[in-house]
Amino acid sequence: MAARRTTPGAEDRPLSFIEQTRRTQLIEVTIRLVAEHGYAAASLARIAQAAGITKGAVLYHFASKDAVVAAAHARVLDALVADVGAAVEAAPADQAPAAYVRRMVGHLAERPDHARLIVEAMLHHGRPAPEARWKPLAALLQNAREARGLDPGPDPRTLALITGGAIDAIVGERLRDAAYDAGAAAESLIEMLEAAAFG
Amino acid sequence: MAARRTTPGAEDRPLSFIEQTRRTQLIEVTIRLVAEHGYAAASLARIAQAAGITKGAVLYHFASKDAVVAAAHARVLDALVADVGAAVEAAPADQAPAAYVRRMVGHLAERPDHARLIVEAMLHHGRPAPEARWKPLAALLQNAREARGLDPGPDPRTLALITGGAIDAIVGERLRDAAYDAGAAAESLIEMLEAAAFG
DNA sequence: GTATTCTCTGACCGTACGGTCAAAAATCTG
DNA sequence: CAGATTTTTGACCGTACGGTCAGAGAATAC
Repeated sequence: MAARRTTPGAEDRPLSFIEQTRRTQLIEVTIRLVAEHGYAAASLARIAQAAGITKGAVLYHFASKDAVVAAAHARVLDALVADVGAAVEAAPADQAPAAYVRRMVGHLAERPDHARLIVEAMLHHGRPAPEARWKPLAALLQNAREARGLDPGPDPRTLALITGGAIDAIVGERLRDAAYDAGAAAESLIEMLEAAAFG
Repeated sequence: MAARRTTPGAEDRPLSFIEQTRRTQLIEVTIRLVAEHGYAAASLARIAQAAGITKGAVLYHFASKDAVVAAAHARVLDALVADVGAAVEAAPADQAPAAYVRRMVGHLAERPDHARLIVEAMLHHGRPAPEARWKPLAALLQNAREARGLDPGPDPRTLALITGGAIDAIVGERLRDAAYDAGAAAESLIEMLEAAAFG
């Protein structure tokens, strides 16, 4: 009977080797498609073709086309938070915001495909819940301020928001001009941020 | 014979009253549709339905569906550059960057529909040529620096880029939380920018 | 070697899309 | 009023989409 896996994590049985392989392949192919030709190019037929199989086979491994792109999205996001999270935790509290900005820009500049997919996903999946993306950084700023024993200062939400947008812009520019020095830009941003936060 | 107008500006004859009216209506309807339900909702059928006419009628006034959304896009952009442009020209050179940021945020915060359409358009039309959006602001920063008689300082491109991204983020937040004080955020951003530029 | 389970194909379905066109309706002109 | 012109309809075309399904082929178990 065998059950196209409706939910990937819901262990009835561990996934077979082939299943693992196909899933990974389809996710990678989808990331590439979205990165190179935009979200609209991630159609069932194109994903299948790019993977060298038929639509039916894709839907055998994933419950729907949306599930495929959701999986791709998840993989990219997981990599981001893992990388940035590690960098932040490795830094002393008063350096955490700087570490956050640095790694965020670094991670995305090193992975153009991921960056493009995230940008694409923002608006499409992002419609209902664009999420409070500023919250983690705002918390880091709060902590850093306390670690330095400073007065409240300007609204952390606004500071985090501004910084987040600036990161996007830097990464975006790097995407369309590979010669742009995103690292240097990140350092400029960090300077501005620290001046404003711990001025 | 009468000629569905392929190009709007190419005067063979000035547009009739009805033509004017319909064009305006279709553009407004399209802005609303994109703003409320995303770029994908701006299909020929939906635009026609929202305007109370048929697809054929829409294509009588515009050469294609893309022409309709392009026109909507153009209208929104024109309003933006006119408004911001006026504000910038009214300001002394050393205040121009601040005026730019202030009016940009103000304009978009006052027109959520326009803001949403611009955001949507960024990625879809934006695919081939996302344009050097930072250039105007970078020029203003250069001028302001000269007006104050200062040393070169940090890269204007990066400064403008960062500021542009920050503006997007502020406007975006305002979009999803109408209670967010975008004006105050703009002032914070201006402070940061001026500190970095004329430190 | 047979039976069972997993993987995949290819034909098919319904829907929505952008766009075309002849002819009807509305409007303008004399 | 009639005649020409502008505007609109509604049927239609081809394409691509996401998704379903019976059954063919492979792999695995016994």
